[in-house]
Amino acid sequence: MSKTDKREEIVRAALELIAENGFHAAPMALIAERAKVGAGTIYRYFANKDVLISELYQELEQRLYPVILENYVENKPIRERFLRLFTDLIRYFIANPLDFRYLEQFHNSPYGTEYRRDKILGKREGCDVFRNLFEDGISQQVVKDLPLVILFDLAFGPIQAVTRDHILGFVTLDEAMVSRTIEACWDGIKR
Amino acid sequence: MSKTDKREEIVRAALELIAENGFHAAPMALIAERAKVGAGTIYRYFANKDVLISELYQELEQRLYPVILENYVENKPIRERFLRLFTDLIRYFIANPLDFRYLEQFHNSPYGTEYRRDKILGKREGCDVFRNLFEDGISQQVVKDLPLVILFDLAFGPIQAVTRDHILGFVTLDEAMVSRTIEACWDGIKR
Amino acid sequence: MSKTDKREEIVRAALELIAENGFHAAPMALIAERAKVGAGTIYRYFANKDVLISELYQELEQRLYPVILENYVENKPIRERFLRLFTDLIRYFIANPLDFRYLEQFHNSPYGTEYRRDKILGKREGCDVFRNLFEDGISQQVVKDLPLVILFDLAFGPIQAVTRDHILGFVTLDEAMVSRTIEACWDGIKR
Amino acid sequence: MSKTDKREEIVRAALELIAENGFHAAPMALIAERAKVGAGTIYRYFANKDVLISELYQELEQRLYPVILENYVENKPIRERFLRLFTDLIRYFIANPLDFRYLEQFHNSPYGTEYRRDKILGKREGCDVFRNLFEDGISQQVVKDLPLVILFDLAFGPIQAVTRDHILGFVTLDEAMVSRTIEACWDGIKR
DNA sequence: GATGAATGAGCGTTCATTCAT
DNA sequence: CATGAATGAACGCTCATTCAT
Repeated sequence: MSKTDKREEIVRAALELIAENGFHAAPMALIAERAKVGAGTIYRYFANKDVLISELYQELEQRLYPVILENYVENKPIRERFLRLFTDLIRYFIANPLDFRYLEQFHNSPYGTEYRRDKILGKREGCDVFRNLFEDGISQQVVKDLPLVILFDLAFGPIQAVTRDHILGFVTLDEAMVSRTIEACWDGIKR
Repeated sequence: MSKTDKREEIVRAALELIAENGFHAAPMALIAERAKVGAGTIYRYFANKDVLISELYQELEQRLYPVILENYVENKPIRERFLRLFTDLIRYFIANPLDFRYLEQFHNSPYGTEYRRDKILGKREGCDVFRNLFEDGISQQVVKDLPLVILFDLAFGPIQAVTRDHILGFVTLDEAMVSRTIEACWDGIKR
Repeated sequence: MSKTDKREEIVRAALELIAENGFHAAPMALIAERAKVGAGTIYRYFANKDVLISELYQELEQRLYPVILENYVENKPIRERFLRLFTDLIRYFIANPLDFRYLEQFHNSPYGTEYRRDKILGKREGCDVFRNLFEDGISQQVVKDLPLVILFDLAFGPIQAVTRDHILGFVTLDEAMVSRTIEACWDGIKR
Repeated sequence: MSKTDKREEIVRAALELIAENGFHAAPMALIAERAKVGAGTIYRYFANKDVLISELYQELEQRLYPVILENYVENKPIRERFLRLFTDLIRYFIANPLDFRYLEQFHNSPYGTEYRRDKILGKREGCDVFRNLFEDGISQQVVKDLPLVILFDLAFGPIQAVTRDHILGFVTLDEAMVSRTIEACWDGIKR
C-alpha cells in the first residue's frame, strides 16, 4: 500500500465510522483497524484527531464543489442557476449519504461553528458560487434583499433538513420531490 | 438548598454546559461542580447521564409549548397562524438562547434522531399544533401539497438556521428581520 | 416499630441480602430499604457495616447453638454424640438455608479468617461442645489421635460441602442421605 | 518486558492480591500497580475484570492437573490411587499456597458456583480422574455407594479445610500429618 | 517509515457514611 | 430518635497519544 493509499484508507475509515454513528463512535484505534493500518500510523498523516476531522471535512468539501459546479453556468437567469445548483447539491448528498452525514456532524460540532465563523468573517475561503448567486439575485432584484447569512439559511436550512430526513428514511426524495422541494426553497428567497 | 432547588441547579448546570459546548464538554463531574453539588447527588435525581439529557430535553419542550401557544388562535387564517407561531417560536429562542442551543445539540445527536423517529412513527406524542396547522393549510389549499415531513423541514429548517446564526452572532435578528425571515418561510410553503 | 424490632428488621434484611448474593450485593441503602428503615438508622444500632456483619454472624451462631444442643446428651457414647450433634447441625442448616449461606460467606471472608484465628488462639470463646466431644473421643481412644484442628476439618469440611451442595440443588439430602453422610464423616474420624 | 511477560505480571499480581485478601481487595488499579503496568494495559490482555478472574482460575487449574497426574497410575488399587492423588494435591497446595487461596476464593464466589454448576451439569469439561476414581471405587465395591457429589464432598471437604488451616498457620501439615489426614479421608469414603 | 503495545488521565457510576432537619 | 438527601472517594473501564522495535 502506497503512502497515498494509506492516507486515503484512513480518511475513508474515519468518514464511515463518524458518518454512521458520530464522533464518539470513532476511536482512533477503530479507525486504524478499519483502515488496516497501525494506530500510530494515523499520526504520520494527521497531527491529531482534531486535524484528521478537519482535514476530512475539507476533503469532502473539495470533492463536492466540482460535482455541483459541473453543470453550473454563471450567465443564466438566477432562478435557473439556483435550481441547478441546489438540485445537484441534493442529488450529490443522496448519492453520497456518508458525505452528507459527516458534513452534518461536523457542522453541528464546535469544529463546525468555528469553521463557519472564520468563513463568514472572511478569514477562510468559502464557496463563492453561492454568494455570487445570492448577490446577483439581490442586485437583479429577483431575490429578497436580506442579509446574505439569512439567504443562506433560507436556502440551506430546508435542504439540509430534507436531505437528512431522506437519508434517515423519514421521507423518500424521488426526482419529482427533489424538484418540488427546491422550487419551494426558491419561493422562499425569491422576491 | 431544598430538594427541588438541587435538581434545578443540576438541570441548569447541565443546560449551560451542554448548550455551550456540546455533550462531550459536559462530564458529570463538571455538571456537579457547576451545580455546586456532589457528583453522586446527580444520581439521586437522574438514573444516569442519558436520563438527565433526555429529561432536560423534555423539560425544555414543556417550557416552550405554553409560551408559543399563549397567543395562538386556531380559527384564524393559516397565514396568520403560521406567522404568529413561528414568530413566537423564534422570539422564544432569542430570549432563551441556551434552550435553543441545547435543543439543537439534542436533535443532532443519536438521542434526537431516535426521539424524532418515535414522533414521526407516532410512538411518542408530538406537538400537534404544527401538524394541524400544516394539515389545515393543505386542505384549505393555501399550503403546498407536500408530505408533512417536508413541510416541517421547509419551515423549521430556515428557522433553526437563522436562530442559530443570530445566537452565534453571525447576523442580528431585530424585530423587522424576524418578521421578514418568517414571511420568507411562509413564501416557501404557501401555494 | 419498637427499637428492638428495628434492629431485628435490619439484621433480617442484611441476612437475606448477603445470604442470597454475597456481601457485594448488600449495600447499606438496600439493607435499609428492605428493613423499611432509614439508611442512617442502621448506624444507630451498628457502628458501621463491618460491625453489622460481625454481629449478625454472632447472632446466627447464638441462634444455632441451643437448637443443636437441645437433644444433645453429654454422657453417651462418643459415636452417638457425634451422630446426634452433626445430624442436628445439618438439619438446622437445611431448615435455615439463609443462615447457612451467611455463615459460609462470613467464613470465607477476611472477617471469618480473623474470627477463626481468635477462636483457635483462645482470644474468643468458641463452641466447646465440639471440642469436648473430640477431646473425649481422643482420650477414650475411639477417635483418631489427630490435632483438634484437623479433627474439626475432617468433620466440618464434608458437612459444609454437602450442605452447600444440597442448598444449591446439586444433590438432595433426604433423611437417609443425611444419615449415611454423617456416618461417613464418623468413619473419617473414628479410630 | 515482553508481551508475554506483561500478561504474566498482571496474572501474578492479580493472583497475589486476590489470594491474600479476596476479590474486593484487588481493584484493577492496584493490580496494575503491583504488576508495574498501566491501568489500561490490563485490558489489552483481558476484556474485563471478570474475564481476568476466570482466566486466572483456568490457568491455575491447568497448572495443577499435570502435576497431580504425574505420578498417578490408573490400574492400581483404588485405595492407592486415592492416597496418591490426594497426597499430591495437598502437597501441591502446600507448595503453592497462593494458588490454593485463589481457587478457594473463586469457588466461594458466584463465579465458582456457576462454574461448578456447569461442570456438574456436564456443560463444562471437568477433571475426570476424580470421577473415574470414585466410579471405579463404587463399582469395585470398595467405596461407599453414595452419589458422586457427596463422595466428592467427603473427600474434598476435609482436604480443603485442612489445607486452608495449614496455610493460615492454624496447624502444621508435615508429611506424616498429610498422610494421616488423607488416610482419614479414605476412611470416610471407603466401604 | 510503520507498527501496535503501553500509557494514564479522565470518564460514568456506586455506596459507606454523615448530618441537617 | 429517626430520617434520607448529600457526599466524594474509589471503582471498572476507555481512548488519544506516544515510542521502542
